[in-house]
Amino acid sequence: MKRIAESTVRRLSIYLRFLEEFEARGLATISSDALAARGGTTSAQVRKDLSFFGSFGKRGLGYSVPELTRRLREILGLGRDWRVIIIGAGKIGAALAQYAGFRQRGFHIVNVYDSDPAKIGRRVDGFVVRDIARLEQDAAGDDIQIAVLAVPGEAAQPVVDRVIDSGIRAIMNFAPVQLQIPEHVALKTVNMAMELEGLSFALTNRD
Amino acid sequence: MKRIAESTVRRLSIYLRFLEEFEARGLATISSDALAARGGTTSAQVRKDLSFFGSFGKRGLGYSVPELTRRLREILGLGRDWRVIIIGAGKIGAALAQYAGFRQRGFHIVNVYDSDPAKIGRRVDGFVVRDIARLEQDAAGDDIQIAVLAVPGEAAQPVVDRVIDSGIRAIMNFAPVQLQIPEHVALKTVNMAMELEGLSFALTNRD
DNA sequence: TTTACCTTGTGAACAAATTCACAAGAACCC
DNA sequence: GGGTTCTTGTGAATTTGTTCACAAGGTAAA
Repeated sequence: MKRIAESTVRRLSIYLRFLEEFEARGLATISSDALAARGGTTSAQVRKDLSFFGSFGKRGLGYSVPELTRRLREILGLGRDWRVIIIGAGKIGAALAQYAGFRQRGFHIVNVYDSDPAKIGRRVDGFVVRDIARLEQDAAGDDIQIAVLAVPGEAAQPVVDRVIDSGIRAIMNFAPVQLQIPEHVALKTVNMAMELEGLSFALTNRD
Repeated sequence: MKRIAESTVRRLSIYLRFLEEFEARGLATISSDALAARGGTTSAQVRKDLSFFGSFGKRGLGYSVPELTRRLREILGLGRDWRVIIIGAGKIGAALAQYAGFRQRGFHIVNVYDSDPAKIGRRVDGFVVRDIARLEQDAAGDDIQIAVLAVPGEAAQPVVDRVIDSGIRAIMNFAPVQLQIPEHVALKTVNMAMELEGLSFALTNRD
């Protein structure tokens, strides 16, 4: 398949959210224009994004809400469950562990890990925090697809190396560092300080 | 000033992090090539990014670490303190309130708000949670530049409207919704479920 | 001072992403 | 059935972002 731009994938996620809203309201069809308006983009962009994966609409009518919803779920790989571990049982790790938005979309948290003996064995939102030393042996049997990193910056690279060694191929990183990974591994980094710097830049450099 | 791409601003943040590391190690100069290697980009990209703001290097030698650090801080608007409020005292809001990375870079959390009577008045990491009803009157006197939204999706749009009405021009949004804002307001949305969907897509659609 | 060697800064070439614009279908009405 | 209206799907045009490639400027050493 032709390489799909990251920006396209992001927009597909946005479209899917709206579609689910429309579906809940019982609407049968929606036009690219209506989808675009809600997503802050243009109708041509919506149609182009979808065209990478097929043609799902009816000319003159628009898209069937249930069908497009189903197709987008499929495209985004949401037609199945994903097994996720969280590494780091600090405040951020704990917030993620209890975040309902994950399970709703098929991301099931299986375990929470930490290296701090004071945290290991304690409960964090229903999960007993496990010793990170067990990562490799657990991962082998648990069939984990995604690891969420919520550890301090200096711990992140060693941990991510172990995560990758243990066969996990997708990582969501909340540590404020640039991780080095082989190219067959998918990585998304969320760096909150960096986002704030983007705002600071915008506030500072506007006309 | 010519419009600067968001991708450029992100990279400037990354460069700044490395520069601070180099500065701490006492290095005097650094080449665009060395900066690029750490940031996962190319030397031409580094030089192009910097060229939008001036020419800070010396041919044959590279960039002075302290000087480039200083200039990048200035460009990113980090030469001053920013006053920030957090709206939403749930798990995510609490995690953000205690996150040291913010204060380190001059982002000072002034207040934490919530609408839940059970939370108002209680302490969250040293902050007494205030009633969101007070937002407007507080904001007037407190000189707040940035609001961080950590509220449930359905509450986000009404809250952001009030935030903007009260004169705040930069918003960092953790609610999993697409916010509608006027164009003079800067907005960064961090949607963790959407990031996970990006990983799900990558795992599903690879060769 | 000359030579050898680096590394920047930047137009020009290229690549990627977005927008335009319109033919082709589909529904609906008379 | 013909005309009207709507909206998709998609090449082509445009815009935006990245990479190339090299002249210009600077250091260092002899």
